[in-house]
Amino acid sequence: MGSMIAPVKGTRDFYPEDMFVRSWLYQKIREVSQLFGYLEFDAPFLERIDLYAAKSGEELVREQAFVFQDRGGDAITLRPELTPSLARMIAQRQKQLVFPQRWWSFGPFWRYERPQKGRTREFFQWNVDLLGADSPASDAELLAICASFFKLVGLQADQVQVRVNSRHLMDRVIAEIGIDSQKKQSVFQLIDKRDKLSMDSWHSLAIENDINETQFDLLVKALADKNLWKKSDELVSVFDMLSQMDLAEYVSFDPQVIRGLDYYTGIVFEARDISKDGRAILGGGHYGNLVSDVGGDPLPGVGFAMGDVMMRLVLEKYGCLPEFQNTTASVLVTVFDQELLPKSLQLAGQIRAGGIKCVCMTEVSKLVKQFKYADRIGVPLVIVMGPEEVAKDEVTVKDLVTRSQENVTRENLIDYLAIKLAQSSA
RNA sequence: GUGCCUGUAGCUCAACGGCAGAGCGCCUCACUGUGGCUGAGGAGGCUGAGGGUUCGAAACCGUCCAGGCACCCCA
Repeated sequence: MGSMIAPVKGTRDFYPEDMFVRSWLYQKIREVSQLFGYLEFDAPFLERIDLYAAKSGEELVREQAFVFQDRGGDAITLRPELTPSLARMIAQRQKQLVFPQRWWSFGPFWRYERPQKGRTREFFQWNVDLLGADSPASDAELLAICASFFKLVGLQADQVQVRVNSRHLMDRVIAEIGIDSQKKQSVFQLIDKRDKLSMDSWHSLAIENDINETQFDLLVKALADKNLWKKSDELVSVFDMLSQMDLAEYVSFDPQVIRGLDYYTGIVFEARDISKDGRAILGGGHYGNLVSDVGGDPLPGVGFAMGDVMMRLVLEKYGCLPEFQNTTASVLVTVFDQELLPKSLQLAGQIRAGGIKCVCMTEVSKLVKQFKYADRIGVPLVIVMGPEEVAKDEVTVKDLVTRSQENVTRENLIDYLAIKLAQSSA
């Protein structure tokens, strides 16, 4: 045990029960994405570091991306996010694509960060983007996708909420308060930190950032204003459209939502556990210009990304995860003795040919052990074929759930099993 | 990068500086053609590693390793 090589920090082993959850999540994601007419795509997991350096947070990329030199000496990184790759892919075909395009993706990403609750170094992310669209209706569509996803996996509006704000609105608020637009970034960061600090230390931080007392008071007042969104035409229509789609209960206004990304220009949003337990489940927003950095013509859009780590924690907390089955088989064929092993294998083959998932014992042991094994892995039906059955060209089928068993002729077996299984799954 | 917490049986955890234990799980048997339940037995540990203090260390001290949590950041 001591000599076992430890897994890479921040990675996860997906045991069958974990893989089951991952696959289930992927399936739900696909379902919702396709329900809204989106197309699945993917980008390389490896990219040149330059692709990310072109964007705002260069330092962060250098510090928080997995970077290495390939044999040719190029700086390669495991992708820390999808958007730059998406931008390149769109830019390459910008002249031939019909816009708006609706794309989604689910895959692995890597960030060299200190792991903690809801954050690992290797994680999966669902990305959804509506490209070439610039209207409140397109913003509302992405929010509707989030809400529909929550609904589909069984999360309720009193458990998770998508909190929405508008960068335009906040720009205006800051201007009205009389804060220089050059200080916009630092004020945004300040707003972002409101929840983590006490009012006193937040006040001190504000003063440090050259906000005067009058401005501070006005800022506090603005952030406390539940009706602030009414001053934003885009938010008003976004909320109205969500009501039309009957999904408004999942979405609410929150002036404190800012998001770190510089390229967001319109609405920004994030979803989290209503009790603010843990970090954001997903985050996204409207961008005015996705592709010009990588050589395309300006193209607006709206998108979001959801990480699997936080999502799973929330699903677990609210009991939304499906129950894991320790086997995929519906039937287990026992092996009476060494002599009958070939006949058992043949029987299992026939059952599979009939389209029924079946495991045949490969180790010969006492029936007690074989039944116990069947019970442990959760197979509902067990077949015994000993000398008595062989003589009559029958098998014994035992239902482990009802504890009853019946003798069935080989000829009728597939039909019998199919009916049995249809009954128990109903 | 900074700070705090935790490493004991397969798992979850006990043990005042004085014989390392429990529950669950596992194996065997009761049950030589039938699982769960019950009962009776049994296996399983260099207490994360390597040092120091001590008559004596799982416990105390410092080092390393691993994990967790928070800060930072969050593309």
